[in-house]
Amino acid sequence: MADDLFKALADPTRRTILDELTEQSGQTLFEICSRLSMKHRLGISRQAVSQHLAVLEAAGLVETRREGRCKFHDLNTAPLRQITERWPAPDPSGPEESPS
Amino acid sequence: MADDLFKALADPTRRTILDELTEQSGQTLFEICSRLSMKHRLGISRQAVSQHLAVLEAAGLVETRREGRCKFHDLNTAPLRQITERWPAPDPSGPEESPS
DNA sequence: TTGATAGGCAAGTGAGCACTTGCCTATGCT
DNA sequence: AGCATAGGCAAGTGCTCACTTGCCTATCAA
Repeated sequence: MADDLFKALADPTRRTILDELTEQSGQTLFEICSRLSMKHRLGISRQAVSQHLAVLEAAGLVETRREGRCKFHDLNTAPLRQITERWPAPDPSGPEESPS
Repeated sequence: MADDLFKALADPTRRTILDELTEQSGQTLFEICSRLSMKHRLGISRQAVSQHLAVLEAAGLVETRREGRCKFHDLNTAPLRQITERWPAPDPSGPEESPS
């Protein structure tokens, strides 16, 4: 469960894919492929990107919807909440900061 | 830089170490070792834990201070902020939800 | 000084993972 | 029907990484 999330984030290519989906959600596999090679100069095969997307989907970071022969990929940042919830920021009740 | 952070979080043992330091910060290597084996039933060597702590320190998630022959490990959750900042939650201005 | 405690360094091993290659299915156009 | 587009499945390969083993350094107590 949480394991899938952190394993998904562990790969730099997958993080770049998340960046691309942040910039524009709802892209197809081929759109993501061409963006990775054009913008990021990543020489990577279609299968590799497809496998990366599967990992991201297993982690819940990417959701997909099919329309005809196209499959659109949408970003879902909700699972990232677990991280800051699991290791919260320290309680700032000691050194008093003005809450502005 | 960010690579170190995500690689550090990728391992379940390291995440358990962060859990332990969340519960009680400032533990020594041997304290963490015994906690991992007692509470979490992890049969793991001292060296392994030491290497994990080095990875966590490289990621900035753990900070250390020496006193005599003891080395205390403190948790620092600040680097985790990068994650939710890099992929922020979607702007909820589109589908109007009643803010209750 | 001797011994015990707390930790570090370095080489070796095994498993997991990213990536490729090759082939297959399904949808849409003409 | 025939072809092109969009994507999936599966086996193989090479590299990274977690872990172990063995030995070494530094601090503290007797």
